[in-house]
Formats: sequence, structure tokens, C-alpha cells
Amino acid sequence: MKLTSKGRYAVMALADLARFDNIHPVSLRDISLRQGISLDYLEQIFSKLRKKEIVQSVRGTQGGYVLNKKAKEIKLTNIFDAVDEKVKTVQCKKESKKGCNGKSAKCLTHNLWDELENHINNFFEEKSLDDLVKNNSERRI
Amino acid sequence: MKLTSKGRYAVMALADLARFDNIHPVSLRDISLRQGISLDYLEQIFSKLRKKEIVQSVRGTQGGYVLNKKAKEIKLTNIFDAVDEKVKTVQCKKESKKGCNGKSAKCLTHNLWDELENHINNFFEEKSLDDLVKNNSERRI
DNA sequence: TAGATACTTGACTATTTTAGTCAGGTTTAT
DNA sequence: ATAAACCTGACTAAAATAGTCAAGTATCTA
Ligand code: FES
Ligand code: FES
Repeated sequence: MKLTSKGRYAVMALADLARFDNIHPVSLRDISLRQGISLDYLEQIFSKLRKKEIVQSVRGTQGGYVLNKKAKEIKLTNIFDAVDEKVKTVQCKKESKKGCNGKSAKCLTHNLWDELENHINNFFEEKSLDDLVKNNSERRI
Repeated sequence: MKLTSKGRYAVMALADLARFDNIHPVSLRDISLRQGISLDYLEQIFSKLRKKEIVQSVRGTQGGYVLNKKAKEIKLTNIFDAVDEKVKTVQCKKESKKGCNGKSAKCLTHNLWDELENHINNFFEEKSLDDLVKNNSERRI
């Protein structure tokens, strides 16, 4: 089980952006250079973040993106949700009564995976962008 | 981030097997039929489980596999380790001093992903095959 | 108002990973 | 002898990921 680059990049980029919050908009070009992430890929990611109102865009020269909420209010859950990075531990459709591989009942391990999914999601619920910025306040990268 | 079928199947299959522990060896064919998992795929998986001494094989007619340890002593960690299902949240090499994308230092989010990885692995450390069997003791599938 | 910067959008593609399949074995109970 | 079941390695189709590419539009500054 691994975290995808899309999810990782979204959080990395927002952590970078958050450091300039209330100072000036941050261009994707700068994030791209500082974090070593493809500009085109960042554009895809920020398009989604904007649609979910996590960031706001400022067009034109000296433009860029700014946070649309306080860093404290942006949880990892919100970020992952925006970029469609979801935690998926089960094979079956959750709503359906059917189990893995079309079996008529949920499999022996279904509850376990449900627990796992909750366990992971709890982590994402607890962490905010603010935690990340604070945790790195001494750094300059 | 999602759990792969290989990891899910390994645990499903062992949960199935564990229910007959100390009664008789369980053939992969039976597991295949009961759990709806490809026989050939199960063979790959059990080959790894055997190499890591989680199961023992009994060849010939009426053969199959039996647990090589007590169900209580088989943690999810051991199972996942055996089938190479690893939790990977970072992009960088862990040992290296370098960060994501070849940057010279660890990125802003590196610590976060490390925490996440530990958080998930803790879950796997805590759960044993025995927990799973008990949790389903009333079922007959 | 020309030019540069930077956001916007949608389609396309290469690479990697996953989830198997397939074709041959070998061992052992009956 | 035969059938059940393990054993092994190579191969492959499909899906997901991680991008690239092309053609815009908006806004600031000189
Ligand atoms: S994971 Fe839901 S039935 Fe197997
Ligand atoms: S994840 Fe380790 S440096 Fe970015």
C-alpha cells in the first residue's frame, strides 16, 4: 500500500504555499522549482484544489495561488479528498451486501479492512496544514 | 492509497486456513473455491508464505497447508512482510540524506509521511490471525 | 498597448504496477 | 498406476500512475 505522488505532491505544494500565506500569492512556477515537481502536473493538482475551494487563484503577473481558508482549518482529509486520493482497503462495493469476488456475503476479513480504513483516515482527520508549517518553522528550503 | 489484492488475499486465505488449524491440511483448491481466488495466484502467494515459515506444506493426496505457528503469533505484519506488501509513503530513499526528486534535503512533508507509515504499521503489528478467527467464530462460509 | 507572467483546460501517452495466466514439473496417498 | 496437490518460473493483459503537450485566457507593468 502506497501513497501516490499526486497526494504527496498536493500536500507538499500546499505546505510550501502556506508559508507565504497572507504575504503574497505563490506561483506554481516557484513551487515547481522549489519542490522539484513538474509544472504541468502541479497545474492539474491545483485545478482540483481550487474547485474544492482549498486555494484561490490570482491571475496575471505577480499572480499565483493563496489559501482560501486558515491553515488550521485545512485537514489532510480535505486535501486528499480534493485530489481524489482515497484510502481503499476493501475489494467489494461498500454499500452492496455482496462480498469480494461477487460472493453473496462479506468475506472473513471485511471487518478488518474496514477498521484499517478508519485507522488511516483518522490520521488524515487529525493533521492540518498548520501542523505541518509549525513543524517546519525552523527550516528554510 | 490502497491495499493490493495480493495482501488482501494472503490474509483472507490464512484466515480460511486458520479455521482448520490442527484438524487437517487445507488444500489451495478448497481455499480457491471458498474464497473465490485464482488457484494459480494462491500458489504464488503460498510459496512466499512457506518461505517465510508462516505455513508448512504437506504434499501428495490429502495434502495442503497448515499453519507453522500459533494463530496468535502470526501478526498481519508477518503476513504482509512475507508477500512483499509494504507500506510506502515516502518517495525518497529512507537511508539516504537526500530528499524527494533528488533534492539535497528532506522535504517539508517527510516527517509527516514517516509518522503516517508508523501509524499504519502499528495497526499491522497489533492484529493477529487469531483476532480474525475469533472475530468470525460465529460464521460459516 | 505590447509583452510577459501566470492561470486554465482538455487531451494524450509512456511507464510502472498489479493481478493474474500458463506450462511445465514433483511428491505422495490410495 | 493414478489422481490429488504442491512447486516453479516465465509470461502477459489490464489498470493505474505520473506525467506531457497544446492551445488557450486574464492581468500587470513598462
Ligand atoms: S473486502 Fe468486503 S467482502 Fe471481502
Ligand atoms: S518524502 Fe522524504 S524527502 Fe520528500
